[in-house]
Amino acid sequence: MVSLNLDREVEQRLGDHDVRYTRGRRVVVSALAASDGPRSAAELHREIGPDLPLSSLYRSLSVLEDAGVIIPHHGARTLTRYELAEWLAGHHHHLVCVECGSVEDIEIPKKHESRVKALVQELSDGASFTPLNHALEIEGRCSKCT
Amino acid sequence: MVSLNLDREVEQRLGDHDVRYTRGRRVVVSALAASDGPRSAAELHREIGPDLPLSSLYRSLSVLEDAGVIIPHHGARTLTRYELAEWLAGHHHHLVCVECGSVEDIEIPKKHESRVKALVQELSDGASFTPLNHALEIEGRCSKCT
DNA sequence: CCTATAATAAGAACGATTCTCATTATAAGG
DNA sequence: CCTTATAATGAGAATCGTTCTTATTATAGG
Repeated sequence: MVSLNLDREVEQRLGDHDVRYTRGRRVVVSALAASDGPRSAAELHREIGPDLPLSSLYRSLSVLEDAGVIIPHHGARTLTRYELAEWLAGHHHHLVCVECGSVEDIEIPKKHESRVKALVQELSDGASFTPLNHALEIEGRCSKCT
Repeated sequence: MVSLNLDREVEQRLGDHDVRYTRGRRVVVSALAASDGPRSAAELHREIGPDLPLSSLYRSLSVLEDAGVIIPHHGARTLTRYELAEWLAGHHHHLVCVECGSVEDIEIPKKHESRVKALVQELSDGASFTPLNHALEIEGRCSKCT
């Protein structure tokens, strides 16, 4: 579901942020709009070609993110965080603070969990996908950052 | 929910993988068990102290991950992937392939979505968390990698 | 047109992670 | 107990994604 007036809306939004909707930025937006999932800078660079240098591409991504046109999947991931596997820690979900980046585990009531599980199975079946695990990732502001 | 016999179970699992449960590995497992959410190498190093050098800590993480004792939150990728913000692309969830790392967007039926939304609100309330967004992240094997 | 300002792009810098390799610890057999 | 083969450690180099710096180029508005 991508708006038909995508360029119009993005241009509007960028205007509100006092930045121009230049060729490099257009090409990044259009590449992302054509994707069926999130894309990294390297992947976009491969798709777009060498006309848009990597350093410019990164710059465009950063401008577009600041303007709220694009978002980093799973937050800006310049580091990897580990946790005990679920067979040790139990099944749980996450509250991710967009402000400070902290992540807190939460468990959910069994009755809800079984609904979620069924939903996961249904969605996976529809996409020929073999689910191994799932988690509800809730992004927002934690109690400290409110 | 961390098993009371954590060390016992981890030792068993590492044994099955022909690796020893050494001091460095123990201290990493115990730090993660004491955490209320995922932790980065740097965070663990800060908590554990300088007795376990960073390079050893990274090594421990990698061994523990191979043995299935710990898992990287959101997969191991140290790269950031972007997508159009939801006000442009619509609300959706993700199928993440643990094999090739690809991520595919999926939308879910409205009736399910409203249930999920209610659940998100309920969980957030219970944790003094202000939810801004949420997504069900389903990890597994995509049709290509099955 | 001019000019002030924004955007671009090449390359340096940076930070997280991985690799290399010499040293140290350990288990298992004599 | 020793010895020895193997695993683990740790210091530092190397790598890789990303960000920063800065000189150059493009553009909107006067």
